[in-house]
Amino acid sequence: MARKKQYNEDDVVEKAMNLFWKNGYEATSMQMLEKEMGINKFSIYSSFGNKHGLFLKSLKHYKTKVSTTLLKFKNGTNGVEDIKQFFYDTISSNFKLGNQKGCLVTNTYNEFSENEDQLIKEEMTSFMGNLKALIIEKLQMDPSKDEASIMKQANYLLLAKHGLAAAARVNTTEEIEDYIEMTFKNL
Amino acid sequence: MARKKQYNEDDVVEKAMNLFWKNGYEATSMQMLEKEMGINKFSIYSSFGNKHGLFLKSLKHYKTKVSTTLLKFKNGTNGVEDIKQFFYDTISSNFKLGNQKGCLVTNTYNEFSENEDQLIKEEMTSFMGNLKALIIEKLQMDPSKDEASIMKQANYLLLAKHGLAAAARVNTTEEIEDYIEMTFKNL
DNA sequence: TTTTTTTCTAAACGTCCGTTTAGTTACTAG
DNA sequence: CTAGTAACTAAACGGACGTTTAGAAAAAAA
Repeated sequence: MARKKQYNEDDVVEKAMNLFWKNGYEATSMQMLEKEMGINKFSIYSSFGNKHGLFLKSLKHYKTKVSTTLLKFKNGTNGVEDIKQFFYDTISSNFKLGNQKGCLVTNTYNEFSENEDQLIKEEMTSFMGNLKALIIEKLQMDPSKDEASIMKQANYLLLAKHGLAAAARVNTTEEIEDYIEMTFKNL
Repeated sequence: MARKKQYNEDDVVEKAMNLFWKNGYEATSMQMLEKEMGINKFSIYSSFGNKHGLFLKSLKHYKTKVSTTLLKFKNGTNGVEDIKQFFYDTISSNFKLGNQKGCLVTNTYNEFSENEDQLIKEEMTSFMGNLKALIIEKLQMDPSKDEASIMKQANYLLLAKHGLAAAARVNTTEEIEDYIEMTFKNL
């Protein structure tokens, strides 16, 4: 054997994720990543292959990062109330990190929706799909809702996440709360 | 005098706008613009200064492009119903052009929200500001609404436009209609 | 201590970006 | 018809991008 790595891969992915999260994929350069991650380009390439691979890892890391919030959501038994709480939790975890930057997956979705990158799209689509499934599950807890209106409401809530991501980037906490309350008023 | 321009500036701005609209600012290169606009780089630079200037012109051109829809909205006398109709009109004008790409200003807003470009931000902010003013005006037509709830609803609707822009990019016409109906269900 | 193996540093790679420039073409005015 | 001027073409610019490579440093095994 020989020399050991002087960095932990999870640690540097976390830092890369934060940079991607703040600036998006294209606007984040290898030079910026080098500085933020505290390691050399060579190390980045030997660990993650290329910039694309690093971004994919960052997206996956984001998923584990929000898995706590997602698990709490999944285990909820209060139907619509759980979805609303999930919206609040999403925002609060955003703000805890000190930066206003919305949901990384939603942001990525916006940046890559006209792009043809299949790996990234799969990653986003699966995330959004899981979220939609959970939302539907919670909506179904209300026996007064029929299947057709559940689908409409799930679609509505999934798109409402885009408004939430935009709000997280520029609006005040109070405005964001108002937005969430308004969104769930109709359900 | 000497040779005349072989192109009309408004015509080529229209083409540039469509490309920016489809791909966003950064993902649209001068090479792509050259091809799409059908004129040489030199001509682009002599007419618009630089890429940034061309984008600014494209944004302004977009405003005049949607001015008909905006004027109809402005002249409406049916309150909330006018706002809803404006959402429908926005979508239908998007689809008329054959491409699903949402609202250019909203897309630009997403792309530049972490950016520090003042000219672009002014252009977007004024557009959004005008829109918010119009929304408030329509909401105030309903005498049963108090000022506090009007502000909340205006905020909600402005953010709902982000969901609409996202929907326009990937959802079906039916899903978009469902989203609009859900959004206006209790206003 | 010496050898081996891997990580690290730093410089260079080719490519594409937005932008500029030199030289040609074509139209207008006299 | 000619001279002058503006619009055109195409090639090149410097710089930044993502990526690769050659060589130095360092840690484990002998």
